[in-house]
Amino acid sequence: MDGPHTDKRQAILETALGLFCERGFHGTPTSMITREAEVATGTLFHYFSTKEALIETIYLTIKGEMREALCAHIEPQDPVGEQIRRICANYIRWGVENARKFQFMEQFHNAPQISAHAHEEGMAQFSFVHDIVQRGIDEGALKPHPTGLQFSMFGASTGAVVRLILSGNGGEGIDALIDQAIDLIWDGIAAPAASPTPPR
Amino acid sequence: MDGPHTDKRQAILETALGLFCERGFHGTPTSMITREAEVATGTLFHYFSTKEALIETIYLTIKGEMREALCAHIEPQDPVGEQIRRICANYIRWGVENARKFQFMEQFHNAPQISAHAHEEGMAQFSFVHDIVQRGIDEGALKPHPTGLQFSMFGASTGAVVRLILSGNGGEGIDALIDQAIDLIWDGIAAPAASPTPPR
DNA sequence: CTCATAACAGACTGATTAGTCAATCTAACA
DNA sequence: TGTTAGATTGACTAATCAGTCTGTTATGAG
Repeated sequence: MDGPHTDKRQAILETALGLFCERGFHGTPTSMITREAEVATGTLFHYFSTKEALIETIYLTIKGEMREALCAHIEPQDPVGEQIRRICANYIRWGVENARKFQFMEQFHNAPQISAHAHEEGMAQFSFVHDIVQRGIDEGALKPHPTGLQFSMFGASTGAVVRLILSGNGGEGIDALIDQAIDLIWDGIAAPAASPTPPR
Repeated sequence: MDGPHTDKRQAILETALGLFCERGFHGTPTSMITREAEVATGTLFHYFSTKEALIETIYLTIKGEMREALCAHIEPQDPVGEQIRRICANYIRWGVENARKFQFMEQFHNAPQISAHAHEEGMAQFSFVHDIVQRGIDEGALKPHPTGLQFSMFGASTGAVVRLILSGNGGEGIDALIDQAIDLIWDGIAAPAASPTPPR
């Protein structure tokens, strides 16, 4: 899989990711990417037909990695509550440990031109979370509010925690903060009957 | 307050807001703004020294309007829970009724170049919400988690609801959805002792 | 070694950009 | 009426951009 060329291609991808995060898509000319990656202009366009194709490649790669990270230690037979709490923790940890990639995704989501087709696709990728939330509602573990609402708030809250930690305003204990955040999110969506903070 | 020139200036501001939402900051050349607003190139730069100054003006204006909307019907002597629930409702309604302005703000937040100084300033503007949350924690109405965490999640969840409604995936009853969303948010941050959904 | 194919280079181009500037218009006031 | 200050104009510019083109090097098969 590692062809002889891969290092230049990889250098472009990684340099671009960094610059996009620092300066935004449009604030980063291709010339800047090639200069920093120490490759020629032509090399970039040899691997990626357009600048947009480069952005999309980065997006798809990260999306895959993210999905992978989210699924870690999730067993279908586990109770819904545990699965959701684990997905939540996985996402926060991934975001904190992959700050640049997290920021790239945030930027991508809010880019008006791009988001149209990609937003749909991105949502579809994470439909398994949607399904788990749905199951939680069916089983009575979650409040009987619309799935879409719960899913949205779950995602937004989790992202907010990552941003808080990355901005450095989260105090010292990151692990403790993550636990507290999961409790807040869980108490919001969990059915009152269920224990507010079930045993881990 | 309405000088003789105000209409051209206003036309630029409004046209720019629309285009920025549809196409992004960098996807919108100043030439496009002036063409659509039916003013000359020079006129734009007569009122706004740079494109960035134009963006910043729009940002500051919207931020003020938003703050105004958030404060509606808030009385300092009301219990914290009611204040928070009301701010929440105010924000969601403002976002839904001012979709373009809401989208502009979202875009602004995620723009790497700009956000640096403005993000700080924006946060400071909404410190009164921060204070209410702090008071809620002190009075025992909210969970004793860090103020920053609760504030962040409060804001993120609220934004998520607006996005959900604007995307049209929220089902039919917007008012019902808002009420449900407020319950979810409140149950997340409220202290378990307090009634999960206090009387309105 | 020969040849083909893909990797790589970087000067170059046409289009586009933010921003300038000298000229003209408008309105208020003396 | 003449003067002045601000509003308005749009052709213009210098810089910059994504992407091209022509050529050179590396690799690997026969």
